[in-house]
Amino acid sequence: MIEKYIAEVRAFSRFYTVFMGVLNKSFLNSQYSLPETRVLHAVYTKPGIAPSEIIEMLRIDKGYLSRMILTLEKKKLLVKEKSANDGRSLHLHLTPMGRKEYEKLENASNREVGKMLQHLSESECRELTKCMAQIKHLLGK
Amino acid sequence: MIEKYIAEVRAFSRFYTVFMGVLNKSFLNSQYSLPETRVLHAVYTKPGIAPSEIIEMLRIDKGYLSRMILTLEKKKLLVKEKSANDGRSLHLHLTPMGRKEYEKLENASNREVGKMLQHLSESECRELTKCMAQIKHLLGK
DNA sequence: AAAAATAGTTGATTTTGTCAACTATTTTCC
DNA sequence: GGAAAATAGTTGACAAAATCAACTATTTTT
Repeated sequence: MIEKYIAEVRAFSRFYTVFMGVLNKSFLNSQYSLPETRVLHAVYTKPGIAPSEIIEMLRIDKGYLSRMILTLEKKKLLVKEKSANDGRSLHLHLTPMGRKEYEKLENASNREVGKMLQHLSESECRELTKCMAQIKHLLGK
Repeated sequence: MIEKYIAEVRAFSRFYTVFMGVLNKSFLNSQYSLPETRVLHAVYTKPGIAPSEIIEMLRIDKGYLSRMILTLEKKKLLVKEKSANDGRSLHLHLTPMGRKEYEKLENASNREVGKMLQHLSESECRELTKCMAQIKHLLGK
């Protein structure tokens, strides 16, 4: 009876695709692309991260990432630093301005999510996030 | 304390973005684009659907959709039919071939999801899909 | 020390998506 | 009934996003 579960997972994925499309509007209003904000998030939460790690985390093409890093660099949001132990690899850091910009994006996105949660009671919010944590846990295996 | 919930929703969205990226690889191996398959799904599940409904459901640009419909038509997967009650509007239908093609895509995607569920026990699957249904219910308001 | 693997860059190209102007209907409302 | 506004879909021009393969520079393997 695994078919039933599969169908439900796929239905959920379709649903959440639309939901995220709505959420991401706030990012789209900004001057950064969605993938760029994902990169910013990665570097923000893990300063010194290497492009190769981001590739694996976000499952994006390395050439594509390389160019995104370049544009973020040009915008003075991040800096590259050559790794001491491995000359092939880089360490990425946000500049103070980069951190500030990322935090602005975060705030916009938080407000957007907040709007959607407004329709829910406190206990519904708790229920919602409990489900999300559970899904992450189960699928993260 | 709504901040905590917001943060969790956003973390989940990031997580699920990656998860779907992986899932969607199976679609990408096909000769159809992701948005095209979403359109196919819409017409498959609701024969006679109007483009305007799809626009609302999937939140995509109408010009973009118009062109996708055109390419799907050229591929003999769907047909347009002028609405009898409203001359501005169309009814979309999959051709027999379109249905067959969509089912092939579905099968591929089902297998992909099935692979991910293999790591889970029956009761974990039940738990997972219960959470998904709950999220859909809560966010669908 | 040669061969294979890994990290990142670059050029060429395709795919995807957006925007605004347009035609053809239908609805609104005086 | 008829002008004005709204809605459905199309089209052209364009911009952004993503892919692919070839390439350089290191590091690891054997």
